[in-house]
Amino acid sequence: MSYHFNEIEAKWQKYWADNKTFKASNTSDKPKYYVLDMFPYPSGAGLHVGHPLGYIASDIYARYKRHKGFNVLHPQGYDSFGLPAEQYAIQTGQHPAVTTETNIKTYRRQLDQIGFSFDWSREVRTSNPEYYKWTQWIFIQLFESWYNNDTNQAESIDTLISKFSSEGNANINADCDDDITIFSSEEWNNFASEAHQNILLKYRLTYLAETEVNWCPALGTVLANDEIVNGVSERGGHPVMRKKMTQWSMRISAYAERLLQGLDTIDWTDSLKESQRNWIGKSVGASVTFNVKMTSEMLKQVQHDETQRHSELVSESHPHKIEVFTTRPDTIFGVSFMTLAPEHELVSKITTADQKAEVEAYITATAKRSERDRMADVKTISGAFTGAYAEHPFTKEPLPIWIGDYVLAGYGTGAVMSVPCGDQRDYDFATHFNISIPNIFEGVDISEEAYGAKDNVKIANSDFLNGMNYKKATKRAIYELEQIGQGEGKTNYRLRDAVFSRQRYWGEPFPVYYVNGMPQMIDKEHLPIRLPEVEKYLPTEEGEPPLGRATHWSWDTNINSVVSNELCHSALDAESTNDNGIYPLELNTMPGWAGSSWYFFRYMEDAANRGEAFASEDALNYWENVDLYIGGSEHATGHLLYSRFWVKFMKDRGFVNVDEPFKKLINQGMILGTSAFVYRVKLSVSSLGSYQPGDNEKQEKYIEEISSILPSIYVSENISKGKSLIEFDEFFKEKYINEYKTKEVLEKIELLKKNDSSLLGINIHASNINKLHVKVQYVNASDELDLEGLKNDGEFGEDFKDAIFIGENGEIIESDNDVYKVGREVEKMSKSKYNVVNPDAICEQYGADSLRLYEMFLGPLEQAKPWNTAGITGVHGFLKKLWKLYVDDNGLKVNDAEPTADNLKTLHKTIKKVEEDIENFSFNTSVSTFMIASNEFTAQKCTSKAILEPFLVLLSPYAPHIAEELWNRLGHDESISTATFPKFEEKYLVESSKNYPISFNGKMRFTLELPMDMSKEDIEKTVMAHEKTIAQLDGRTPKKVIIVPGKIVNIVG
RNA sequence: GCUGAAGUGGUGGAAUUGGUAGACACGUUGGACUUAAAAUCCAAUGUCCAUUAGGACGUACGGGUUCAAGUCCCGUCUUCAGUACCA
Repeated sequence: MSYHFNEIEAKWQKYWADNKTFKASNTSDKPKYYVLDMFPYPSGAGLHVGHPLGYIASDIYARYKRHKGFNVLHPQGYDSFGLPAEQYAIQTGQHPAVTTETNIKTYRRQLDQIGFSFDWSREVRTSNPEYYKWTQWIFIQLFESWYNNDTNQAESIDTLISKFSSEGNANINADCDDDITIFSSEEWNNFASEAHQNILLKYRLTYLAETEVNWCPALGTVLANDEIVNGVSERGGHPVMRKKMTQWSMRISAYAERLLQGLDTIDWTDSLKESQRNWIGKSVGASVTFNVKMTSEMLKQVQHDETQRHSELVSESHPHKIEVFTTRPDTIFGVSFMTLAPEHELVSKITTADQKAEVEAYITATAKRSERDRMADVKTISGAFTGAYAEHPFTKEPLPIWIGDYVLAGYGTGAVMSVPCGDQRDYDFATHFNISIPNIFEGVDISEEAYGAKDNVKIANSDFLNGMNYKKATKRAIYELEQIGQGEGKTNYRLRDAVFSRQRYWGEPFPVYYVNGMPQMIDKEHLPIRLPEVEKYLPTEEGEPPLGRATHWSWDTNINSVVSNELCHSALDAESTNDNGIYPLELNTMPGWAGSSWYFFRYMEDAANRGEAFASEDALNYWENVDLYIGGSEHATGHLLYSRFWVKFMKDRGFVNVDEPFKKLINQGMILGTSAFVYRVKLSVSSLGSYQPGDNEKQEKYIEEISSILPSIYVSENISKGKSLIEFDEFFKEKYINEYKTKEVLEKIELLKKNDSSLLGINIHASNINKLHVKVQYVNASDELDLEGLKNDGEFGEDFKDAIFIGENGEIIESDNDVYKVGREVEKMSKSKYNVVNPDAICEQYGADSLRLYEMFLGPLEQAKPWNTAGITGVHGFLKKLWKLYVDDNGLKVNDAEPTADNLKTLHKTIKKVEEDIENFSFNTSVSTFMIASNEFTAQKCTSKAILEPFLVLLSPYAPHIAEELWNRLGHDESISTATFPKFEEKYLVESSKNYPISFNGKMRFTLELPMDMSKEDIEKTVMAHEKTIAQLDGRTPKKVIIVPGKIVNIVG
């Protein structure tokens, strides 16, 4: 009886589904364990072999934990809002909800066939209104909260309002916007409601702010950095500008310190924690204020402004100030210029008439560069002088104010004090523009480069800081700055507030409407606010987001419902004072990370009880947080940081009782694709010049005509390699062009030549070889291309139909006379590279258990690795051998034979190794261990049930279907998932002797079997007396003999 | 650029604390079985030298520490990921 994996797998998948084998319970005597995968985005391309890698690992762990007696929660769902569905909708007009539903069905079928132990009854989908209702609710809670730095947590906005009305805002220690005006309690109480709203918005944890975006005028939309290639949009190649836009932001910066501290409490890899630490980017230093020296021109402008709005009092002598943050206040006397980001608001106010043209040209040029470009490019130095000067706070010397795109507007204050002797970028800038580089380091040569180190140097040429080291000078500089009111010690974080608005359709709508431009939240009981229908998914002609196309997208506060825009107050008559209570709704939607920042809590609740809350208190208390989270490291600073932020916020407001969402986190490495390439020979027709006037034109016409009938030629990998283009052309001409396949072309030329003598000079040659991706499905394990398949491909078959293929041996392929080999290269697995391998064919051909084992066998979970199916026969062969260990032609072979010492040794060594491997997430080595064990049992002719039964339990997390089947055949009625993990016993592994490696000067020469309990002295005596030792030493006396009992012997000399 | 990883046979990888480098597989070669193929089984397989015995070299590159280095230290190179609106 042989191993019929397809039948077995279908049978057990049905059994698990019918019996709800993996349904988690919220009440149990067992300890809980929550294993979670990062949920997938259901893309149109379907699941590829990279997705299941992490899922298989977490599934092994979940199944292992069940064997170990835990109540395991192992759910799955879909991150189903996202850009690709929207792109597809724009192209095809299909509603994203429809394509998403189809994609989810495909994913589910593909996931089911791999045999995961998911509790599907708890599935979530972020695009489901019953789910995003709670995403909207959390957004409202953020809006209704402020961050109190005194209690170091978020509080209800009500506590802030009551403080305002009793004491004003002077003593409020909040994390809020910078432009706060001080008011008293009386003033607060007398402000109009609109002023109240305006002020509160500066304190809320989500607030409206002007932020810079990549605006693409041609597409009428905002682009992500990775949608921009070389400064133009990836789609269509349109220009992209930096532009300011009012958007929702999240005050994640309030949590910077707690996000940093929290890292010490969780079990994540050091590299991942380091990424987050760097992202948060805490730096301790000082903020310093520089006054701008006034010119008469500026004074006039300031006076003009003052008459326009007299509310704000400015210091008469220095209306313009530049605030900078520096980690090196000790180098304050090394400042020789200031640099502002080109977008800095002061730039337009201080630029002199002389410099105006240059500055404006520079700003325009900068607006075209992406932020990433500006950060990455340190080689080209650019900038412009504003013509204005700042004043050094101590020396009062004038410091020229420049703008330079190496300073980023969104980073810190968007301005730096430039200390060229201490910072390389400042140094390069100063050198480039001939700005002075004062040296403030004692005995340091700065003629070649800046001195960036803080240690082992004393400050010089710095007045009161002379002779001090970094630490002392920093302290003193801050003190002196405070004395003159131009600075203070400050801790800065690189972490910026997160922009939360997207100008997209396929995302959560905001539960927000606007009255006189002020945002208003919709009450919880009216949620969810569902996505409206639109006729197309593009921005409007006016550049509004796609929701601007919805005809019914206004909020009627009388009936609390979405109504037609025609009824809207502002639409009726802008001048009308007759407010009908119907207002426009927010047109932006939420970003991808909104729904994924809290989904792990939703799984905790049974689907049946999800109506009243995002999850019940009991469920939250029982499951607490995720014990093991597996996903890609590319989420290090996105999803994994935002989730931590939301969880901390929810904890502050009492909605959950954990501080961190994910206790332990493992990153799975990406599975890369092995792309396949064919080499297309580009044939060109050229002329050798003309003989008579007027020939050129004629020749061009002929060239065009001949070019159009040239065949496509593809050469095999071997032929394409290692030849220069000239050599290649020679080879090619000799072999093919003048021979047969281009015969038709040559005949045509001959014909034309007869009629026209000017054609004598026309010539065909191979001008280039292009590498083109082909679908990997047409390539076998030996890199040979299936030409028939390729030519019949539905998508690209036509391109290859009439092409000529030249094989490895240089033969034109007619049938089996030669083979075409493709070139191979490892790249990211992606649809556009045609290297996507999906698991369906593998499940079909080898089975899910083989796929699971193979994905684990590929290598360490956390490492990126290329996918290559060539090795899958190895693990499949193992499963077949394993089957034979239990079953032969007469049925079950397993009996009650007494296990031998060897049997027990193999079993227990396997238990030990597999258990250690699972605990260390080293799944690849377990697979080898199973193979070794199975080979040993086969060699031992083991049939003992006492051995083979526990061995199945060890295997079942990895290959659950075959394990269930054999377990069942051994006479069990219950699923193997209920079995207890076998217990390791040391006593079966005790060895009496050791095969010692005998090394000479560290090189192993031979081995020697010696008893384990032999003393050091006896080992030395035995080894030294050995004939091979004597031969090795060849009469020399060893200087030293090193013996590590149980390990090695090393003879030196 | 910055930040974080990785680099071992023809290929994927193993070597858990510094102690026999290449486990386990794939591939390749040879053999058995078969009319033949598939499947299965057996043997060899890091490179170079040598008939054998055996020897030399070998974990990206260049140094160092040590009786002993894939593993620790310093420097260099290459590849991959993230870099704030892809998910």
